[in-house]
Amino acid sequence: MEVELTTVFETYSAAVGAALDALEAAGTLPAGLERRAITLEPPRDMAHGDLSTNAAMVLAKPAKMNPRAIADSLSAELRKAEGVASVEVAGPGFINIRLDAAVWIAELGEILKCGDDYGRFAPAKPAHVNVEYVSANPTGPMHMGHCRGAVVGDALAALLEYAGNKVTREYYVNDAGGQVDVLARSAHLRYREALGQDIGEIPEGLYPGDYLKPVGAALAAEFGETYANADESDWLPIFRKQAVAAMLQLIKEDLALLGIRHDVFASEAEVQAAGAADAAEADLRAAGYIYEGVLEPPKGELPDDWEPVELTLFRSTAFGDDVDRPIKKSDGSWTYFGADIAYHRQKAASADQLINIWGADHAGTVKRIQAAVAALTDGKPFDVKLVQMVRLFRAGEPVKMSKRSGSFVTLADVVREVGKDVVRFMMLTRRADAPLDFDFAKVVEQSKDNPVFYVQYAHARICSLARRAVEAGIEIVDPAPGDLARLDAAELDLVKLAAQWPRIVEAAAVAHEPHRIAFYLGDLAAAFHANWNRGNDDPSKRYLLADDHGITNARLALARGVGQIIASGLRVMGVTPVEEMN
RNA sequence: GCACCCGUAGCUCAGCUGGAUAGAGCGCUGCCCUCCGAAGGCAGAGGUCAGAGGUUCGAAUCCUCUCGGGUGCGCCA
Repeated sequence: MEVELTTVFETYSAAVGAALDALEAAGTLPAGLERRAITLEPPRDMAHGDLSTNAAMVLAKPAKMNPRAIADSLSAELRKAEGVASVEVAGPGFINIRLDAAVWIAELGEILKCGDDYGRFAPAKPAHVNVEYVSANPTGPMHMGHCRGAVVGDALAALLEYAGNKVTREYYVNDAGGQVDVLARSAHLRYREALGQDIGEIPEGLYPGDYLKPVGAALAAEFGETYANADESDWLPIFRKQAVAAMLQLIKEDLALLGIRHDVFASEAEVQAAGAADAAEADLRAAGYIYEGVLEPPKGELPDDWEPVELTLFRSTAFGDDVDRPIKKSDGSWTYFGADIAYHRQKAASADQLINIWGADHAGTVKRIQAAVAALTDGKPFDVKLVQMVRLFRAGEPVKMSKRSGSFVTLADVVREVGKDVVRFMMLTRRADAPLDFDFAKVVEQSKDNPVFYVQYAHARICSLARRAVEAGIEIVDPAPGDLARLDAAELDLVKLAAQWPRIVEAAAVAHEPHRIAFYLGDLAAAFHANWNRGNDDPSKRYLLADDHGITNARLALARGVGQIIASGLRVMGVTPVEEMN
């Protein structure tokens, strides 16, 4: 795991292990018991103590012993460990450990010493994770439908990096299908318009948006009248390429507004041109997963143009899919799925782990791609995270959107209105697979029920402490040990919560759930605010005490520790920690 | 018809991959404050974790079924 940092949790996990070793050596416990299920966690209820282990209950059955008996001998052993203040057995066999205040004070020192690295994992051999996200079709600017996946993917990438992985941020450009031909035709129309032709209404089925006008103008400037009345086959490939490039540029600019930059833009067309799909098919065929066959008609509403045809099929049912899926169309060209298999095969070749962030509307295709990756990579870790819709509101009223008229809410509009940080934070305030409401009025509200504000405010408040200490003539220095020892129980509770940061990072990274960072920061901010508010009723609890520089510096150190972790968390989320509110 | 996601307080949602008496915000009730340490504070009420079985020391969490809501289904992308 980490190279240098050892957290309280790791120290005492090791202590539990050592205690078990001692019991084994003494013959109290049978040797060689499976210990993997043993955990050491902060109990949900802090009143139970600082740490809690389930070891006695987990070991009771294999050891054929009463859990209370194991707990009693184990707690006797644990009492000997350094820094342990008390050990109690509770409930069915929980062992609750309370640590000396000195342990938590030392942990605060560790937090401050490590800075932004407190919580960062730096394994000797990082795993290489490829995160593919956004991958919006290059046919127009980004709208709010793309926003959440973009933020979740980007935050997950940052989280995985922070958790000690090497991450590639990848965007799959769907530049090979029919929709980019539509784009090319739409661009051709704008091209004729730019040449002065009357194009009238944009026909049904073409992209109506104004964003194609500059593309048309650029094409007109480059090619003049050359393709004005030419056959489509003459200009389509050229216009497609140029229009896609222009749209990708638009998308990159939109992503930049959110602070997102991908490492790799993988082109579907290039993947196909390189013969990757043939190679993937050959692999699958060799493994016996490809056959020629006729599919059953689709269930539910039958398309009127449906007819049975023999196709090249992938046996995804061997991996739990409902039906086998075609990888080639009847004209011999690749289906989207066929091309996607090749793309995933390519990604898998250079990464230890694949993660895709997809819109929930693609849920139906998850099984087949997982089947294909399983067949091609022999079970390489591959997670598809589905991201649910964002519903837009303005002061409680739903924002209406019409795709047909092209009047969808663009990402750029939203970022311009409320700012990058608010958008990013809000997108992470729900689990990805739960729908999310985004209210333009509420997200900029300065109140406790706005999580963005609440967390930023905590950070700003902490930053302002340093400024105001100077104004008050207090010299900020590293607190003396004797002053740190004066921190009271409530203040140490804050240290305990802050000390959970590395655990939160690890759990969120393993689960691929960046929203956990947002919730943790909300908790930490709330705890800090509550601590701060004690100063209202009891001035001696205030952080800045002009007549007691000793405790002031101890409390400032505590505040710095909390502020630093909030800042680390916000940075993982891609949100800039603010130093003052305005 | 089938698949996937979801169902937790009046509302919106967390719940640390199986732990103890299930949490937060809003709303509600009651006190406190009107202090730039501002953009409120404290406390309280409020739950059959949709339902029924199963797995085990232990289930909101895992498995099965039922009910309810959402999304999707193609040689499209």
